[in-house]
Amino acid sequence: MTLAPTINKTDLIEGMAKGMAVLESFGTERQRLNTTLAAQRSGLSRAAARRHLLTLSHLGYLETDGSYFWLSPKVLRFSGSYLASARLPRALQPTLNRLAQQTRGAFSAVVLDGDEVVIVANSGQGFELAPASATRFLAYGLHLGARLPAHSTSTGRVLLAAKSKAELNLWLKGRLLPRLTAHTVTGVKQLRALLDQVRVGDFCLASEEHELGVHAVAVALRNMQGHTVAALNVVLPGACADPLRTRTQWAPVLQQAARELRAVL
Amino acid sequence: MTLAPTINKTDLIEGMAKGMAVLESFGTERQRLNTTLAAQRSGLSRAAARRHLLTLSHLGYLETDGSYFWLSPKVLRFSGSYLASARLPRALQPTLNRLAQQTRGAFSAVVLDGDEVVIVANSGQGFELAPASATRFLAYGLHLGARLPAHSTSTGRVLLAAKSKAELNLWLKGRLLPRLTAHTVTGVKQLRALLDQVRVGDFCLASEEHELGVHAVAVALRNMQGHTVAALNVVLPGACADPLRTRTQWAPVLQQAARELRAVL
DNA sequence: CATCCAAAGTGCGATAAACGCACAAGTTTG
DNA sequence: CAAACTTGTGCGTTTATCGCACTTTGGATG
Repeated sequence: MTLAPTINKTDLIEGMAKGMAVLESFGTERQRLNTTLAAQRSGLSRAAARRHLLTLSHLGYLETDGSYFWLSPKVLRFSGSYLASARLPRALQPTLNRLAQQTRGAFSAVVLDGDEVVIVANSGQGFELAPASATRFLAYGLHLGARLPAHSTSTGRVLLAAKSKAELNLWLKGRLLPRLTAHTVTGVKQLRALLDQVRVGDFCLASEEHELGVHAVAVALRNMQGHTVAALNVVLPGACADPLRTRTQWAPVLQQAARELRAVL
Repeated sequence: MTLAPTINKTDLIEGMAKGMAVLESFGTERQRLNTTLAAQRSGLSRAAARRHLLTLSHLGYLETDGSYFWLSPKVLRFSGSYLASARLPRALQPTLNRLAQQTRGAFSAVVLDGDEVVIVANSGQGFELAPASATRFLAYGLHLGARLPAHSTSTGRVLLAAKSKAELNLWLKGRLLPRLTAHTVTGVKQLRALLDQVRVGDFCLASEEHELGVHAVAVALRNMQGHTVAALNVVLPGACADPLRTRTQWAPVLQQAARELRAVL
């Protein structure tokens, strides 16, 4: 439906794909690239990579000092357009803000994209935290557009649990579930069991599976047709995360928000 | 320095530029495009535009129902990478959060990009406003990556005022200063006078020049070398904006924040 | 229900663009 | 001071992209 259904290879423009590969080679980890590095990351020859880099900086998407290149704020244009046009973030934002104000928690909404979940909306970082910890919170990298592996996050599992058996098999096929902390569930069987549990309780708790000291609780966001379109979660620093309190306090808050959001999704 | 200095046209890849033009044709105003529309917006032939659109959806940047195309959340990858890597937003975020908490105002940090300012960081939408108005605030479109015309915004003027005379002339050259509200300053002479005023007071107030009912106060963010790298502002709904209170209350808050940020910029 | 019109998909040859090689020039390292 | 490496560039070859012209689809209209 939302994916390109018929893909005649005569209709695919390779030049574009290469350009985007170059742009994507500026990932989260590596911020500044020179010609050689960009070439190996994008799989192009050094000469080709160089021409692409020059073109991108000429277009204003990259900045350069002559030998290194890095992303310019102009790339925010795309997220700006997305945020302005997509119904989803616009519909969610007011609720996220309200939740943050009322409960002083830190909320995010995410969608699934391949292996990962993408943060499409964030509550203003409200918190039970002092500003100092707020900084630390940001250090988790939970900004807009951040991507986290689906299998090890509360939201990812909620979204996976919403898939049909066939879709889930397809998703799992040949996928590695990397161990990120000592608590990460990496077995397919274990993951399936967890997803069953999610379907029963209609929420998911992930404790330090993605990052030590970070706990999260998530619920599915469904529209009036019952289709899951996103996931909503709250992130808790280690200290605040008592399993019982989670179940009794945070899950209901999230579920209530999800109920209220149904009509606008 | 940060712009491509020597641009041999043999080194520019036109295919890329076209692809980006297609991606950019999904602007803030028009969210869903079919082949024909995208063609005229990007200046390509219908056939070429179609191939680019198909390629982009195949790469996951666009979604489609077969006849219309729209941006997918995957485009957030770029802003995600920018936010994760760029020093500027990471350095500013903690201060923005603290300001929002302490003063209950709504703060943004922006940089100049061509005609426009781009929002690179936002305070959690804190406000003196009730949640209902918070929604309205968002309706102003002040999300991350949003772009506003420089000449009619407080932040834009602060950044323009930081330019040297020569740079400013270059910027003004052949530029239109569109009237956005009845209060917009559209004359070059008037604008120059305003910028002089900004240089004297080291802050800028823009009242309903960009949008009716919206007032904003901005200051420059300079680094240790005295170079202006961004602007910081607070946005006030019409009701809260009393010129005197602005000068006595908000300008000092912003200036104090700017002083504290100097060391990290 | 038939007709018509506009917008969308497609095959193909011509053309122009990108590729990568190979060499020159510059830079860091031991 | 030389070796190893990285970077910039010109050019012939390759091949990918363009846009035309045609077909097809889908939806409105009488």
